[in-house]
Amino acid sequence: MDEAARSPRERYRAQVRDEIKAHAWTQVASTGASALSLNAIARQMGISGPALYRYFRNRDDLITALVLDAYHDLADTCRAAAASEHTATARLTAVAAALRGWALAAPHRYLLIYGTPVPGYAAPPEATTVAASIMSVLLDAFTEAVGDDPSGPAGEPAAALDRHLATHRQWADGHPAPSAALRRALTFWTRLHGVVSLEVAGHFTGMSFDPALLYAAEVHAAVDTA
Amino acid sequence: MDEAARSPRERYRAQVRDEIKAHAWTQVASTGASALSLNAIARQMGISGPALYRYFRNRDDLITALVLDAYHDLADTCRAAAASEHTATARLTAVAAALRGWALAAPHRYLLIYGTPVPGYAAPPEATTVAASIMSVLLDAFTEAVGDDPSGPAGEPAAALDRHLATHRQWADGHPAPSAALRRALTFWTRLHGVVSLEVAGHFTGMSFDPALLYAAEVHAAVDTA
DNA sequence: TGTACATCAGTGAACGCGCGTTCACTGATGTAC
DNA sequence: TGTACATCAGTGAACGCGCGTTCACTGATGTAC
Repeated sequence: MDEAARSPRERYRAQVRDEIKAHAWTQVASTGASALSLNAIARQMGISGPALYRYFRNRDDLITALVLDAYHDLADTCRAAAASEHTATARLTAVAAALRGWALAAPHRYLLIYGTPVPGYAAPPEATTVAASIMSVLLDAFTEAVGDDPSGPAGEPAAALDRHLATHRQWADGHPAPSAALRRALTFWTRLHGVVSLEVAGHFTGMSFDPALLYAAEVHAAVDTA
Repeated sequence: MDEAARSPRERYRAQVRDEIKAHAWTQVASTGASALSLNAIARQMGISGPALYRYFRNRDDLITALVLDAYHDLADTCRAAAASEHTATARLTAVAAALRGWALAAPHRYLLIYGTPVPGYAAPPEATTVAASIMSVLLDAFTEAVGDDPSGPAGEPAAALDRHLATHRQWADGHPAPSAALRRALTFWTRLHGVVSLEVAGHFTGMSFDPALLYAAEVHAAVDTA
């Protein structure tokens, strides 16, 4: 999947690893990550349980692989969406659409990384790194958008947040975004997550309205104003 | 807890039920709702496992009790917050503060009702009813707020959402709110949830900024404008 | 007030089940000369 | 090209564990006369 010339054994290993992960995902989708069972995966694959230990050190290791795959896939998706447009606002709209599409395509995958934490499982540091790289896509776009827009933050609470973020920006990982861009990127993220997470967790079902329209309105509001 | 004159046996039953639920909550907090174990609860209480079946028909029944308690408690909290203020905007700000306080006081409790669904568990219809009653607190306030504010929705996507909600308002359960109020109540909810759910799930930890300031800015923006 | 009876909380044994993980092994695949 | 050896994927038995739920029971608590 990543290296070019590999021995047949290495190829085979990678292939089986992928197959295990694929079965793991369907299990996460149906029973949740906290009930992920190595034995059940082995059964589905027609091999014995202990055989899985050739490919993953233990259960947590497998979950980690799923989490990192999800983060990387989302980061790629967001980067590609941003690269497909040429103005800051168009990029943000594209990223927002890509995020919702990605979440709806595999709700459990979105929830695995942004939902209720899996009890007893701690994500590896690399997850945080990739999450930050997703944020940097938003920071790029908002830095550009804020440059075009000289109007300050709307309201005192927003101004207070700007002042706070000016000195609490470690999470931006050295990105030179002005504080207004930090604020708007954070806000953008939490607003999109607000709609997407409720939709994906099924909390809109039975409410009889179209979440796509709510999402569109939120995206428009967040792209255009503070 | 609810009825006045009760036999000693009824009192005792209610007391033990509450004790079981209390232990269940601490277990939900540490291992997640999907790993809730009746036997573990019994062990903690110093009784045998089968004894619990005198108080709850089965595991799902216990989870249902927790879910309903959470919904009712949140609804009470929101209603009380709204009742404590006399203008629409002050009421909304108070409800927002109450919501975050309630969530932070018991993160797992918030996540049980608004987070990733418990696999294999379906909430009872009553849960939907109570959730709707929480929404009606917001609808009351926004109906009043929108009445004061003749400006229409900002932007075409918001206008489109208004038109859609005018004919898709079953979830408002007969509330006479104008569509702009429906839209703003929905938006209010998703924005608060966006910040609160990420905070409560721990996705801000390590990001080194104060979620309270982000929340305050979002609440202010959502109370003041569309 | 005292006795006979009904109610019901809680027990311990048992059911069948699945889990993660280890271990010593077999047999096929790849490597070196 | 053929043989000897090393690697390593996968097996089956075993470990100790915990789960939800049922069942027939005992013994205490409450009720009716």
